Amino acid sequence: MIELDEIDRRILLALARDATQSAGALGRRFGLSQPAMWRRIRRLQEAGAIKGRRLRLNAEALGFGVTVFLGVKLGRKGRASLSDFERAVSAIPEVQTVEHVLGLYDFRLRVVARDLPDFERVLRRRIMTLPGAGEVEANVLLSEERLPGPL
Amino acid sequence: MIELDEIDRRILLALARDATQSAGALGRRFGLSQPAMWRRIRRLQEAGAIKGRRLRLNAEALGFGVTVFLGVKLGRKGRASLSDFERAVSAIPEVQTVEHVLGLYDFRLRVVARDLPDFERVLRRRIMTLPGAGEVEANVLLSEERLPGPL
DNA sequence: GATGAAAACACACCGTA
DNA sequence: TACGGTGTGTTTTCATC
Repeated sequence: MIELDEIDRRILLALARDATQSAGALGRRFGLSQPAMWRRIRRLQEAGAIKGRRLRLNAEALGFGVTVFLGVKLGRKGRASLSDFERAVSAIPEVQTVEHVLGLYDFRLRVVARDLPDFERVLRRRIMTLPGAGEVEANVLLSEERLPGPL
Repeated sequence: MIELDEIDRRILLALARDATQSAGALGRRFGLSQPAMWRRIRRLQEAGAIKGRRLRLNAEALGFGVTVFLGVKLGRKGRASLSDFERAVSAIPEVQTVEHVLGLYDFRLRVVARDLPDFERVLRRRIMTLPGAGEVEANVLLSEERLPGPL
């Protein structure tokens, strides 16, 4: 586990919100020089605190107006098929996230589609036919808010 | 809705995976000059295809080893208190994502905690006491895979 | 697509505690 | 040893042609 001081925490929170901020700009905000800030960021990367930098796409603007969360329970107790299911579901283009979870369901999927008819197609022809798929529960996304998190 | 050509799609997919790639490097991969690539990226941003660039933090390395998905159903006449609930839940530091959904639950929350005792504290003292909170269902995250998505 | 100025990055070296 | 500052070459960004 990585030890962080107060400045590290502020850096991570600031960059988690907007990773376009330059080391120089961040340094000015926190009273550090550009190289000092840059070294801190590099140290955090090397320590593994940072997994990567990603573009967040606007799915709606790109024609994917429907996002659905699916809870999937696998059929039989033979959980040798866990990996098979995971591999098969990961190959479906419309699936954005595959979460293996413990609880009422075995997997949680985030699925996008152009519209509801398109989602029905994905559900019936791709998801329901997966090896081992049993019960499926669906929640349609209305709105979403991502927060900075603890730290 | 934004129209994309094949190169735009490849740019977005590449940057969604790793936003550290420079316009020059992407241009070389796709056979475009650095300024041409840079202009495409800017055009995609201005068109709204890109919501932003974010750092992905390694919650586990930062001491948050437990991630739990909660499905929350509001109490019977809780519909007037949707906003109240949303505001209150967004103020809990351990809550990373608040999704307002349609279906069996009203909200889906992504919650992180240092360990299971810590999660129990969050659940009992912060979540269960929220205004309007009714049924709560939990799934503990075992592993997660984020995929590029359709396009 | 090419060129070039401005900005940001990335590193070396030095100072302090 | 650990951290920050200064100085500087390199790379990237971004505007103009």
